[in-house]
Amino acid sequence: MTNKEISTIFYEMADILEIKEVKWKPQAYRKAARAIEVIPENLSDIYKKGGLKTLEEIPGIGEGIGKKIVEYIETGKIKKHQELLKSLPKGFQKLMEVQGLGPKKVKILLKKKNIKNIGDLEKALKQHKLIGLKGFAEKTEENLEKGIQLFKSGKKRFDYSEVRPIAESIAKQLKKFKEVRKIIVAGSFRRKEITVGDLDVLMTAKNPIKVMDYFTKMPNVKRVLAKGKTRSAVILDSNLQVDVRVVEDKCFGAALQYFTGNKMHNISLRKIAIKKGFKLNEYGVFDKKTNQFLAGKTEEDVYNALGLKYIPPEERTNSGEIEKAMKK
DNA sequence: GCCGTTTTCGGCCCGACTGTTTTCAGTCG
Repeated sequence: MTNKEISTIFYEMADILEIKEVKWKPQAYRKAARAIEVIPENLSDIYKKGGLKTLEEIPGIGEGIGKKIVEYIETGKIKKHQELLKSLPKGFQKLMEVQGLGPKKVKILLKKKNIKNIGDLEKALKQHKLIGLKGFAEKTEENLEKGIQLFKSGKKRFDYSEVRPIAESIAKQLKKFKEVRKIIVAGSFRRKEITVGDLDVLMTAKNPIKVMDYFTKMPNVKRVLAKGKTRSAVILDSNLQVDVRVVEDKCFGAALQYFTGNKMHNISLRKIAIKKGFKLNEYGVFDKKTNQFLAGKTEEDVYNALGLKYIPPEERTNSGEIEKAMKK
């Protein structure tokens, strides 16, 4: 029994619940799944040592999910999970993994066109059967076709050692462009995770629009997913996704903090900010009432404004580092 | 379903981009 098995089940349950438009539970299951993923200890060992109560000490795991973990440890399955799986056609929630499809669109596909899996979707796309559905037009068709291709080529995570040369080469290419001032690759790469899902590149630049033009036209770009004034995303020939953001100098620290994550770490920080009467986003720490800018130029500024010591990127996983950084 | 140094009820992070629509819902990170 591995933690990975259980987190996969909870992710799956979250997807199905989302399609069923159940409120809040999807977030809860996802939060639990993410928490389980980053725990180094095996859940069944934790359970054997301390029982259900110890499982419930893990942030994001309460009575309901705790009991389901116990059920899996003892029986090898979770009844609620199997019920949810049965309530939808087999392979249906896989559709959510196609880029551009979320719970709403996937539901429309099933209801209006009886599309139950990726194969059905491919067929319908070839025959242009989706045009006319609410939210589906020509461009959507095009994007879904690309999304399926991408899905088939396998959206795997890359080993850190594998992406490192790619990340360095991208940073080098962008640095050569004179508009770019500061550049750093954030995300799971900066946290030096064992595997990296995509690259988050953060920059400050004189003319963001020009930088976006330059970035989306780099020679190893296979596909442009999005291109805006401050954010863009592409897929490289290697199938690695790269997101870039351009921010102002005074926000660089806040943005760097925000895009270095991880997600749970950031949510915890934002909650601390709220408690102090602040608001934290990628642009800085602000006074909630007056909206006055309080910090954001450097990461140290951001952590200090929240009453925390600086936390190195590798430790930002929401596994006790925040408590440790709280100043007495 | 989880959680609490204002809460055991009633909130639940937040902003950018796209495509479709005629002002916004859905998706993503």
